Amino acid sequence: MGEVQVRPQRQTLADKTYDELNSRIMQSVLPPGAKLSIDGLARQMAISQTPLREALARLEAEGLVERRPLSGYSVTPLLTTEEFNDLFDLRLLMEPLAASRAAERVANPHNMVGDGKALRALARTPEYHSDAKLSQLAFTEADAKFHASVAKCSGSPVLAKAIRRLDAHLHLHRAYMEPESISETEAEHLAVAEAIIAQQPLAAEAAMRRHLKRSRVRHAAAFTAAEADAAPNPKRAKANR
Amino acid sequence: MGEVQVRPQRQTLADKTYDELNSRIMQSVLPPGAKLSIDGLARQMAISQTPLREALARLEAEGLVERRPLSGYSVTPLLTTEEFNDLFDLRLLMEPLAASRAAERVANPHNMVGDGKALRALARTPEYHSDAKLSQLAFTEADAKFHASVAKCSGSPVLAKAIRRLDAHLHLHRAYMEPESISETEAEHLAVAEAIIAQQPLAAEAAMRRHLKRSRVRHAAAFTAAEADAAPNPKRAKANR
DNA sequence: GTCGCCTATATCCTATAGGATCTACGGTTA
DNA sequence: TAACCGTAGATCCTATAGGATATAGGCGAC
Repeated sequence: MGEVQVRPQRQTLADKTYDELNSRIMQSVLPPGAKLSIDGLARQMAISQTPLREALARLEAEGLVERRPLSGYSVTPLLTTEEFNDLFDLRLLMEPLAASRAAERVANPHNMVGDGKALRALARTPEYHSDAKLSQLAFTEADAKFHASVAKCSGSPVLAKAIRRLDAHLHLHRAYMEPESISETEAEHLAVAEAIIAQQPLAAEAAMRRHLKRSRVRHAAAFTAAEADAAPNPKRAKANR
Repeated sequence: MGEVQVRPQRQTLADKTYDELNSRIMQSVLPPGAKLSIDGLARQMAISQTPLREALARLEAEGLVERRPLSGYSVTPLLTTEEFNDLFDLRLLMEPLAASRAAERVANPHNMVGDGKALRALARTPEYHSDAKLSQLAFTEADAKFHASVAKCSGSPVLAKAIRRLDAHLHLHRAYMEPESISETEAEHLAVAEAIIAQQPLAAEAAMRRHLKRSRVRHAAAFTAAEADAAPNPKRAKANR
């Protein structure tokens, strides 16, 4: 029984394509607004159009790309200030609840306690790279992973899924955050993790709420700056031929 | 300028297929758990597999169908008791907020006030049919439309989208509700609508919360009954060859 | 009688080709 | 000079065919 059912899950080409595109978007290799040529992408990735279309359809349903019926796909542009605030309102509603539930659940032994302790490790960025750009990527990924893990630890698949959706949208903005805020974020993450591990729902909820509020402020600064940049000088949307 | 940009939006075949499948699932023509044969559906609908795949990929991302990589698609089964409760917890978090915001917004004239008043009409089922089955369908559709409208009136696209996702899942369960609860539901809907039109955020929030709590009880009754039915005698999952 | 293996069929996944549509560019006219 | 229109190119959308895989049923062994 040591062999847990690790069915390789036989990733199909459409799945791999989905992951690849998702990754490229998250890393801003495909920046917001970029045009996605089906024909071009298929050639570039050396696959046919059918699995590519499937991947794009999924990405569209998740809101990461947009589609104009007979005109083509493009990466979803950055959020407006309003949408951004609404998004954080929702996070403030859902994620503290998730943290609270996670803290309740770790008490129960048969809820895979390992997850709870793993949070502590996920709270901080694995390591810094010399290259600032790479370090940035590692941070954004660790950030997303931490929030996703907390959501998963809540024990509610539907809650976890809803949170995951929100965070996917947000991820595009993480790339525009300032590097010095990394350590702050890590400290806040750690506070959340410790509260969960200590089985203190109220503390976990409060810690998460505080983290989100401060995160919102941090994002807002970089956000308005990026918006000011973007308006007069829109990032050239490179087509992928 | 009277001509608002009413671009016919040139529905593609994949779009039409998506709508058709969505409709069939909602009306339980394709019951929960039913196997969806790509090959069979394509023949039945007289289309090719490519647009069908695209539609299925979107439905999967929205959670209405499931996919096992090299085995095929199937309609998402009914929620377990736990998932059901979690879902309502989320609704109780989000929908009262939406109602509150809608009530705030109708005050502002350039927010398309028409929507606010339209809520009153949407609060009740358009009409009863002699056929109980048809009446049931009309009700579930009206119910979903009402909640979606409130969400849209909140003015927050991201909030509306999140609510829409939750309700899509729930819709499968609406079909199993008892007919006599229709009038109760309508009365509660009306209370919400009136509070919003009266521009009373707190009242709207409370009305929505009460509605959801009672709705949860109503669903729970039909739900456990259906679950008991389903367990020993699973609805035959008809393949569409 | 039950379990395990093997073959056959149905289905999924991928690739490619052709018809239909949108976008962009250049020429013409007011 | 600016606006309009027609053509050319690229791109999207759909259909069909072939290779690869999972599932079901039958046979044999224990």
